[in-house]
Amino acid sequence: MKAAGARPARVQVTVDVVIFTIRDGALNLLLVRRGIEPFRGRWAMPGGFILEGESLEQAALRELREETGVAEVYIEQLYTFGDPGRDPRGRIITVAYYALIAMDRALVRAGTDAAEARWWPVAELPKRLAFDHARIIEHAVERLRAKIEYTTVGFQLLPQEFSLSELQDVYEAIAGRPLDKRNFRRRIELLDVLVPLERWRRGGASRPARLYRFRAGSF
Amino acid sequence: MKAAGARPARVQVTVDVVIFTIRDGALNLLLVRRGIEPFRGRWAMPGGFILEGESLEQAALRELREETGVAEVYIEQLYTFGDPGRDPRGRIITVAYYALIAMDRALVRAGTDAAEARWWPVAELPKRLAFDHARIIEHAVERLRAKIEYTTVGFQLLPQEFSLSELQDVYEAIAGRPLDKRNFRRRIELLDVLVPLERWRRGGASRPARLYRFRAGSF
DNA sequence: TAAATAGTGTCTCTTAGACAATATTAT
DNA sequence: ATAATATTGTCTAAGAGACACTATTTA
Repeated sequence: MKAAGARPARVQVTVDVVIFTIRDGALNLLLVRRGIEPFRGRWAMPGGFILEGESLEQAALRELREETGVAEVYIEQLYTFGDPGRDPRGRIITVAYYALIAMDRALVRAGTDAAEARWWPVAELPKRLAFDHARIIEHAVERLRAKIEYTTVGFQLLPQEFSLSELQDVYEAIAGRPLDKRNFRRRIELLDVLVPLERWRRGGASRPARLYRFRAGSF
Repeated sequence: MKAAGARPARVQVTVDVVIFTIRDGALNLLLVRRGIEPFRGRWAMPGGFILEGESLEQAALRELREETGVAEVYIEQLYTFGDPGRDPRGRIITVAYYALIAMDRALVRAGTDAAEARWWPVAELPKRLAFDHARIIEHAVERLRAKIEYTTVGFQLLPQEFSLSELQDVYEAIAGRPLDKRNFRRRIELLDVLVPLERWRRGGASRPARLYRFRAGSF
């Protein structure tokens, strides 16, 4: 490792985005396979250099849009990683964001550079990710688990209309454990953010579930 | 404002540190008066460019040490501010940290460049700070207020030995409201992090207070 | 003994967890 | 009628706020 010098470091800044969704009842995130060095062939989070005149969040939203086609999403700055040596190309600092999208809104497209892009259940991520992305993802999952307990971010993972059972599935996927149905419904009730609809989800041979929508400031 | 270009932005990265302490029963933070442009004469948080081979946290610790002479402190990354236009010198992104130190450990020295440095009660900050530092400080105070509720960060603002009344003073200074003495002591008791000492604080003409020290992982 | 601060316990309300039976639909 | 999922309430334990008196020291 290089010793600390007395001159300002010449740095570049990227943003990387942990894009979460719920798929098949499990928490998933989007990774792209790198088509170029370094870490060619490894899976990495969507991200890239910030452009002229672009705010950090705008850059994160741009990366997210390029990979999923989704524009209006919940996004939040996570942490900034800047250890020397985290990127073999030089001193590159990355501002990490995480975003939550409903599966039905995400149109994942094979990324630019003919690189693959796919969803991965967080419990089954590839062994070796590019850069320090494994650590960043750990932070993101931890943060999401913490925030779902005392905020309403969880609702961002659902389509506009959803049943209470679907909502519970999301919470269970993130908590990683089953929740008691009656306690869960009481808790949601107390949040006072659901609007009952005169619509029902009718699936197999069972009682249909009432649908709700999320009511909040603007989103 | 400049339109977003298609090329990576040429950026520089600084760290800025909100250094908190308790002085005269009030939450204070350290500001330095800028000796050079831009914002010459305005008050600003200690900070500066990161150096070669230095991690972000190392840079923050260095700035803190340069301003207060304190080395071992509680420090935590706060948020990264990178809007274009936040610094008139160009595209400068700052990674903000906040630190907590006990007043008895801080030896604030007149900063380099013959610039002034002094503590300010957060309720009486100068009207116009340099850059977007007012906003950064708002974030820091908010974060500290939130974290003191569910962590033990508050203990970092006290000397090694302290009485329960002194501890309560710290909590009240941060919460900004008086706390019930019995409820407060029960709450601290439940944390199970205080070691009672066979020493007493004897002040004026009143009953001496038992001293305690903070017991935790390493610090 | 007066002034000043330290130290201490109970009641109540709210919150969160554990826990099971009935309701409604399609087949 | 059966299978499948939705919907609903109570008891209990723990945590948090409101609240007032006694103890110990110095001047």
